[in-house]
Amino acid sequence: MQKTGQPTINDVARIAGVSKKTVSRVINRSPLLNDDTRKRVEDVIGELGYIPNPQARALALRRNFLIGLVHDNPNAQTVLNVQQGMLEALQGTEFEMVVRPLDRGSATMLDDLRHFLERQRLFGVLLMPPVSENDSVAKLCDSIGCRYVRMGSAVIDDTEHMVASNDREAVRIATEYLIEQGHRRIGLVAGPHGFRSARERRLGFEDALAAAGIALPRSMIADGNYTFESGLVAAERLLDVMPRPTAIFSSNDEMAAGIIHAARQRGLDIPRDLSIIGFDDTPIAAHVWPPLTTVRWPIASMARSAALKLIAGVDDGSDLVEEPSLFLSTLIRRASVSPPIDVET
Amino acid sequence: MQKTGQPTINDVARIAGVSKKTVSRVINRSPLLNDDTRKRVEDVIGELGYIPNPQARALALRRNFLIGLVHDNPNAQTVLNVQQGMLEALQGTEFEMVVRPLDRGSATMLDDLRHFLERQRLFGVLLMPPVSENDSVAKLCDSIGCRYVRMGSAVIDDTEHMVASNDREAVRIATEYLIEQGHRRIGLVAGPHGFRSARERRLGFEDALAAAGIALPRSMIADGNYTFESGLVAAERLLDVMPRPTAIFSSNDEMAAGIIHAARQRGLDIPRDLSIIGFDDTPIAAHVWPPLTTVRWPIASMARSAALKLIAGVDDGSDLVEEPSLFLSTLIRRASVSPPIDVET
DNA sequence: CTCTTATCGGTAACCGGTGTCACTATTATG
DNA sequence: CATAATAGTGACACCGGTTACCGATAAGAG
Repeated sequence: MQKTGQPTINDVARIAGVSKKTVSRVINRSPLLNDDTRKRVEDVIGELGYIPNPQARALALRRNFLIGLVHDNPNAQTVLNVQQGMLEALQGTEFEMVVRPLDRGSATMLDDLRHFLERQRLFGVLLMPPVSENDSVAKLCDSIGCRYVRMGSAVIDDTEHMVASNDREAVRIATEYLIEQGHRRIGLVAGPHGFRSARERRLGFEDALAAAGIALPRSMIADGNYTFESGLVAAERLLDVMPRPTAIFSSNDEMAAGIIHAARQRGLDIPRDLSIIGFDDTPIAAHVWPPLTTVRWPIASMARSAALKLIAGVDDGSDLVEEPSLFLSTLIRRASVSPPIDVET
Repeated sequence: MQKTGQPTINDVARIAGVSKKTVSRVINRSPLLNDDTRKRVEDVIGELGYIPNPQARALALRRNFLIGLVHDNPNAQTVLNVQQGMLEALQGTEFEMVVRPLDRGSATMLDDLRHFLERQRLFGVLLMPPVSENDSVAKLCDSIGCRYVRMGSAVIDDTEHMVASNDREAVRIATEYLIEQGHRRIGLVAGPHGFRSARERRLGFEDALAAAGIALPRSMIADGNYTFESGLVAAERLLDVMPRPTAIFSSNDEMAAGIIHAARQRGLDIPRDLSIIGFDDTPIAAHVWPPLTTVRWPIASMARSAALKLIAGVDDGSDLVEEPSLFLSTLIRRASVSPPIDVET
């Protein structure tokens, strides 16, 4: 028994009358063990309340049990959903989650990340969008020898390193829903340049309009950066166009909330005067008035799957069930969409 | 050079022509070092790109460099603010943050936490409200020998283990503001039982009314649980009372958003027909319509301070600047408050 | 010029686990 | 019956750092 009070493997070995190695075997469920011996050792472990020291294990095994969550996503709810999904996957394993936010736009972002990865020598990292879409980040992980799984809105590379959602198709379906309702002048508030999700969602939007033979003038597209304010500003631009759009697809919920805000300031009623669809289905979507029709983005499930992918085949080797790599986003119909008043195009 | 590719202290020592110990001294900035030797070793370190293995360090030093964030707070923005504050404090140190959400209400919550702390042997943990208000959790940390700092809405124990805000006073001031505006029938949406913050905020509310000689009938108090929905339900109860309250203080922003929602469903205009004040100043407060007058809760600063308190005197011994233990919440005036229409009581 | 002392650096043990390999007892094979 | 294969266990080195202790060298004192 050490002065720290924590019993060590040596204490267990001594008291059980076996060698350290045997205790180690018991801990690691080695199959080559006499049942009597195992029982005896397990009893002593229980008696002493022995818990293996993870630091010592990490050193001996030349790897630790930390999974990093690397993110530069500005949306709190999204980040927390991902954390929750990851932790679900890590539940019951010896892995822990360490969180590393990155300063998007910072010139030293890549260096910061490299520094972090090199110092901590994590078992692996999960990359959240938008940083996950950055190929140089993936290359960095490769070069350092750090496992990683990217989460994104479209498949980028092999499924071993990727978990994706089908944003493009989901947005196409959402936009088709607007078209079915009779909308013909439909605006798009796009996501920021450089976000894969922004591109995919925009493509899905364009797919639907093209398929329906609806023209998409440049004036019906406004750029946003996924924040409430940018949605507000973008909506003001779109709503200045005459004739006004009767519906707007917003590339995320946060901006959709900003659009609602802008519409209300102009005295427009939603959905009577303007229909809106968002994306993500964060709590804000259900909380704004009227409740927002949106596309549910299964980000937590994606994170869980990504984490499982990362640690697959490590714990037992038995965990080799293939994790899904593609997740489907689905349209959630609430109250922010209705047929347009002026049905004439 | 090992097969892992990472140079070790031995490589540095060999190439620099000194012993491991000397390299160790260089890393740890021992003062008893010849400048020549130091320079030589530092050169080799730079050349090799040597980075000390944190696992080995952790083992040798008998402590690791992980700070846990233990939370069971349902508000994503609050949790993320705390994470950000913590990480600010940990920036530039060798500490990392591991996040541990707890399942509030779960019977095994305490056992889960014990299990976590015993297995991981963290350097210390930060306890976020509401779990931070649970004395048995603090006792658990004590008994395991894990350092901790509690974050809360009122001082609970010694300042060594506590960082608090002055919620009671802040709410008193906010409520006084409503009274100054002419409100006399003021409702309270309280937080959940068992939350210290809920109690403090309620006390501050009562303080203000008592000081102004305003009666507080039971019907003017509705319970909530800090969620949007509970705010909505509570508001419906309060707005059913005749005569209706002209103002409502909500114990957090999330519920205030629910109150706004409920008021709008009844066709009430805010702030003309109903003034509302929230608490927290999360982004939602600025994003709802009208922008919410609220009390800014400096949770990120508190988290930063709490983290610094936790690691104080470890890195250098020079970091012994006393961290503040009490943080002041301040009233942020936006558009959700105006004088009542019917000034007659 | 010798003796003390401060400075600097090396050796060995240790932190608490795991891998390798050798060894013994038992069982299967030729 | 000899030999080989196999199960079960232990001895020992090792992971990559740290501390304890001790020796060597150089500077200052007598």
